[in-house]
Amino acid sequence: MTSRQALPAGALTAWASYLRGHAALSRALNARLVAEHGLTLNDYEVLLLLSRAPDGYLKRVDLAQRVLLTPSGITRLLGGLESAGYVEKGSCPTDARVTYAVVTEVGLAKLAEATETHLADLEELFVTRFDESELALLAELLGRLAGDSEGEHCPGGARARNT
Amino acid sequence: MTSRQALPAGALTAWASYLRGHAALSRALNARLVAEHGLTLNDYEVLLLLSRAPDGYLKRVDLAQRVLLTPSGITRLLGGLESAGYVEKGSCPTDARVTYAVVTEVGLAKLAEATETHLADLEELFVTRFDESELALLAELLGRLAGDSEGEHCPGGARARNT
DNA sequence: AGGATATACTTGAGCAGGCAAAGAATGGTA
DNA sequence: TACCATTCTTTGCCTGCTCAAGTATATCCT
Repeated sequence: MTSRQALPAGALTAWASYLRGHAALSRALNARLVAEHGLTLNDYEVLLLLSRAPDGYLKRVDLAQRVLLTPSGITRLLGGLESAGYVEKGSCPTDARVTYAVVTEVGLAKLAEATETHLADLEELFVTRFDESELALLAELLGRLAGDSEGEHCPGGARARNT
Repeated sequence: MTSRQALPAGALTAWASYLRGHAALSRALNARLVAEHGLTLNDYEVLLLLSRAPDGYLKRVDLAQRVLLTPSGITRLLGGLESAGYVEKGSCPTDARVTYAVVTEVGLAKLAEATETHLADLEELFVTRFDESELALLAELLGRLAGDSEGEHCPGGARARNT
């Protein structure tokens, strides 16, 4: 790191307008997602994460870390997804403390359905302002602010708990 | 569900990490601001905006637009700042519908106090993670998300309403 | 073994902010 | 002048989340 200098002069202002821009963007995206599919941006994000996880399950703690919610936040969010039938609870045979979140078929279908319009929204609202390389760059830089972590997998697999 | 069209393959992921990055960043900043000064990031933003406005007052509507809150959001936010003594209501002699938000001396002092640590936080969070060129890049890209709007000023000035 | 400590998750209370509807003032327009 | 549409703001109700506690389970240390 070169000169241990203060932030550039307009930093406060730049940050402020960034904040505004972001608020507008994510609010719009969220609103559309809710209106068209009844999913929150975070709901969507969680579904996406689960769909990509091996075997479609993730520890609730890890999930929380990945979407940057507190444990209680995840509990409530998953509560919603569960009662909608998009995810189920799974238990780990080797550690009774952990509860997994497992995507259901219905959940995957919902995700696919939502993805279609969400990608379009994303393109319209966000991507029009940046080209591909800028987008990648932005993602990389901002991604650096949120530490990435791997989720551990349960040796015995997650067993869906049939209520 | 991969290739729909247009959007680059990793766009969804990129957007996701952008989201996370932003969440991490603003959450951290907000937490510090609250812990050290009892101000929300939005509180701070509003105070900053007011401090920069000519004569330190702004229509509530304009304020809402600038920080991207809904009118009701602004009402409640200002409610908090008012009861803390940082802003006052002002009425416009030519239009009885509008209420201005006016920073008080106390509010300005508070802003100055908060700015000190806020800038430091901003610096710490950015500078420790990015080198100078990345920082410049980031500022440029983020700045592009902004849309600026002007606020109108009251011809007669804002009269503070003394309760 | 048996307690201390740590980890995984849930629950209750509370807060910020959104949406929709209501209240209050203004500016046409006839 | 009376009326209607618009604009500015507030209020009620609701959601999404956080924080602080509380409950299990697991692990470590003597």
